[in-house]
Amino acid sequence: MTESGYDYFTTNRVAERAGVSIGSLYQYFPNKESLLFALAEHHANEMMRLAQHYLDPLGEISNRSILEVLQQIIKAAVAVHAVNPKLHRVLHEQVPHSEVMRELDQAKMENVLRSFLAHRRDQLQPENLDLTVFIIERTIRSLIYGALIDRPELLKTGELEQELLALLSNYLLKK
Amino acid sequence: MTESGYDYFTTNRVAERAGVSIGSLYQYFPNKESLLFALAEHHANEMMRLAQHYLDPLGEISNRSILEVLQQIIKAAVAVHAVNPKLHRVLHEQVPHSEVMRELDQAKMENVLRSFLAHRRDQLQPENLDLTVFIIERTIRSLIYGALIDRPELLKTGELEQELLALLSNYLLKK
Amino acid sequence: MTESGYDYFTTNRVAERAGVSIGSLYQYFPNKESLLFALAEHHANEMMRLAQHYLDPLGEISNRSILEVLQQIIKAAVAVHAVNPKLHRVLHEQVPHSEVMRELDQAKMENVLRSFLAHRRDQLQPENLDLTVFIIERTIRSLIYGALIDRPELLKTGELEQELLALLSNYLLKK
Amino acid sequence: MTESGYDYFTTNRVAERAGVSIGSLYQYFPNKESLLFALAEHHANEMMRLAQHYLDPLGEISNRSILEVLQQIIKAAVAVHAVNPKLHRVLHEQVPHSEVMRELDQAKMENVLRSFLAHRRDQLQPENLDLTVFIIERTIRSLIYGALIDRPELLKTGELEQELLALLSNYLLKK
DNA sequence: GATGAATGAGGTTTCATTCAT
DNA sequence: AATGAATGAAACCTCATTCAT
Repeated sequence: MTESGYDYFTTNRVAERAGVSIGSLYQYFPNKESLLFALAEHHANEMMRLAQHYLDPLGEISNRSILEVLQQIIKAAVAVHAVNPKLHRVLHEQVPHSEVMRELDQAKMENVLRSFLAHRRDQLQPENLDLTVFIIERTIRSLIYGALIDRPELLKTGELEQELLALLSNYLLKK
Repeated sequence: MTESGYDYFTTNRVAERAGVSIGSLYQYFPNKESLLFALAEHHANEMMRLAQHYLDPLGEISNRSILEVLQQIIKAAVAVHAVNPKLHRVLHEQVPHSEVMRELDQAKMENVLRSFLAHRRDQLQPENLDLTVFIIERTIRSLIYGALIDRPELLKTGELEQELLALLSNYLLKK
Repeated sequence: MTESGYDYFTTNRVAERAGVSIGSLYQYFPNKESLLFALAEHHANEMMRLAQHYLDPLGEISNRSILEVLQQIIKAAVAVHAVNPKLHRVLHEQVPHSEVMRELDQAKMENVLRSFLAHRRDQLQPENLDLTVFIIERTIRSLIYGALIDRPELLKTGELEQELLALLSNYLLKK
Repeated sequence: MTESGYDYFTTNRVAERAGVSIGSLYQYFPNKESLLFALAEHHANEMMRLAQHYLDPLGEISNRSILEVLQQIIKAAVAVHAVNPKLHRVLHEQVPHSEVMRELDQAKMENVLRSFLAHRRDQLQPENLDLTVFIIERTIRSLIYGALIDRPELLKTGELEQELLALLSNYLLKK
């Protein structure tokens, strides 16, 4: 267990990479955990900031179709995963998952989704909004992240976005 | 980095838990990585053995409907994730994702899926079989694993299985 | 080595407590040792200033009995240990004993004692003045300091002073 | 604060001096504090073992005079302080005093003293046995330790022992 | 083979000290 | 002069790995 990127994330290396001394790092963060959390939080905020960029135009009371909304959300999710993929990966593989990451990109994205879907409840096939939000968020995120790691070409060609739209719209919309 | 229960996965503790000496462990595995890999492989095999149990009855050239097949696959995936959830989680957090895990549960399940779907290509809406397999496998796995960690009640009530079937069948089947 | 309250004695904390910047501290003291020494010296002077208050009335050539003198010295020693007990303790635990502290409260008190006793040599039972001074000073100091730390009630009730007087007068005076 | 013997007591140096690796040290002691405590305890036990050697002959119900007893106790205390003076000093200056050392040589010696004196209460001038024990123990210990550090010649010539006996017997015995 | 005490590189963290502002 | 952020040597401690028994 020596190598690549995982145990590589040491406080001394973070400090060096950041161009500060290890002492300075500890002036801002009381310990490694808090440093990791701060990085994760910052990264999540960056992602959300970008997401807003894609989602704002939709407006909350807009009369866009669910299809349009979905498409935009997927586009946002793809864009968001391009923010800092290396950091994203390290955070997802270093930070005890549920405890920290859940609070961050997951929860935030779920909130956005929930409020979008709540307004269009009558057009939705699934009845349990909470469950639906969980499924959508998780599916989008895992497919995009998985593609990023294992099938990057699917993102470049736009194929994944297309299929995600098909997958989720068929599920969400009443026939 | 406190422990959060998972940094507890040290070679000495693995040996003790396994009831052998640390020295014996190193007689079988040259280093921690290989030990982890072997554990992962064994676990993946356990999962596949159980999966076969669910999938064998379908037969390869059977004339079951895709819906039936999907339902059975989902059932298999849920069962399979109950094999040793704690170990499963530890492995997912310890083993560098793409490099090892892909070789294991992912790849195996993908193969099973591919051969099932290949025989029913004409009934499928999506055209790119490879992409479809990726999407199905990933979606099933991430939703079940995610529920296991964050929403275990969804598994107990069977809700998740139901929704997964809805999600994937609507996507897969021609209208 | 947890803190136990006394490893808390860091230069930065001293500066903060003193209301100056750490930079300013280092303008006056070249290093921690010299700072500690200065603190110890100041503290010792404070103690001596107070001691003089008790001892001056005795006068050097006064014709007070040794008993009176002893009593006053003990009173002075008790008062002196109330000056800043916390600082006193910290200094005793931080400053290498023999090298610094000897120069301070010990030596000064010994000088005072020596000159008092020298004038009454003929009334003293012990013959070696130097040794006597060592014993008296050390006994007074260690019993008062020890009581301060471990048996503060002995100081409040005045019991310790009484016993110290008995202990030392029986030793010093000819029968 | 760089130098001599105080901050010198690091875990790595202890390990090196003990001829073991730092890892081995931590196999036996969970942290530095416990190591220090164990050293202190061992040292205190060594001292007590030697003390018993001097005190056993007295017997508990013996009819030795208090003078004889005192003399023997002082002799024991002097011998005891020769056990490992360097270690003794480090322990006294490193270990948060009251918390650890008190439990050790102090308490043990106090117990021995108390039981000796309790049997001869009617011959004692002081009335408060507890206070007397505190005074005797502390006086013996501080004078011997102080001489060891600052006036070693007093120990070699036996002068200190003599004066201690005079000091304490005059105090203890009824006239 | 099996054992587990021993190893030590390297990780996290502290704190005396410096120096640009 | 005064400030306090920055520095980094060095402390404590962990854990994958070795090797004498």
